[in-house]
Amino acid sequence: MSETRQLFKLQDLRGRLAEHNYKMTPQRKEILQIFIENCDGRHLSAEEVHDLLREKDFDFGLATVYRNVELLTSLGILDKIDFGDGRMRYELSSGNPQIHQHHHLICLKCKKVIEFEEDFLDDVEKIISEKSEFQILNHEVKFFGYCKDCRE
Amino acid sequence: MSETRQLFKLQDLRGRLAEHNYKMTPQRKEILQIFIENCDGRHLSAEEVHDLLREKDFDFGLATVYRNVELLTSLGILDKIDFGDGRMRYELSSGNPQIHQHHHLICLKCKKVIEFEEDFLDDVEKIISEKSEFQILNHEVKFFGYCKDCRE
DNA sequence: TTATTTGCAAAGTCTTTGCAAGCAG
DNA sequence: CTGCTTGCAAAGACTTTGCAAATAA
Repeated sequence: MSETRQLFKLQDLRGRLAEHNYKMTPQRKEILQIFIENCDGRHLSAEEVHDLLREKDFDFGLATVYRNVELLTSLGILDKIDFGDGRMRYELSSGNPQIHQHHHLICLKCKKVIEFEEDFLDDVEKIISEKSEFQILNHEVKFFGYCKDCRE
Repeated sequence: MSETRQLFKLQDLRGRLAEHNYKMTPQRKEILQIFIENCDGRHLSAEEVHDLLREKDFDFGLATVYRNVELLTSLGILDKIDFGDGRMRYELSSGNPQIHQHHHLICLKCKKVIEFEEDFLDDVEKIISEKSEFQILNHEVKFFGYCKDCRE
């Protein structure tokens, strides 16, 4: 079930960009690379990407990072998530938007975000679609509470 | 089922404030009044509350509105919601946090936010709690898609 | 070559904060 | 009275934008 996630690969970037008349640049390559290297449940903000790039001696402008995570999101390569902590975060997209992928468990104490790799909302979506005449394309679910380490 | 929502009343404000050593002020009274008058599925941002107050000739500082919606949220009188449109929104709390109230359907075209007055997530929460050792206190669910008027 | 992209700095938006003056209890 | 509140303006945090210089195709 969690094997349904197939993430975007670096070698496909040039092609995907070309499809939309965008150019391949070192900035775009390295930004995507950061996400590939951090696909283990991390959710990076633009600034965090910028910092991780600097650690690798890539000193791109922060605005460039902002522009390109947005671009990669529009290409479906990244997903943009809002955990309510005042900044947008991004992660490698699970690819198929039909496979709703995972939920996020947000610890109210340590602020950790845990991924839960299953999705049970198909039935719920069906009921809501029928009752409300709303065509659901996607959903975003956050559970708030205390993680294993923070619960009393 | 949707009768489980019992909203906060204006006459209880003074008492609730006093419990926490806060004072009753005209600003607080009128801000809550705005939410009571707009409890029909509206989700107001601080600025919208400020505007609605001005329409009634209450010219309070915007910072005061910000401070007080935050205060009313901390008292459990309002709920703070993030629809990802770049500003926080508030609505009268459904009261009992155990009664998870409702979900939000967000139309990707007209940006309308529709409330869906039922909650099916108890089973999902139970499964997640068991599998992940995460103690869930609350959840926030958004469904994205097209509303009745915007679907083709 | 030439349209895209970058980098920088400036501007924008929402929200918070400092502080003196005002007010509720 | 006395400490909580307000209002204003300034500061903060994150993000976007304008524009000239650089660059991918």
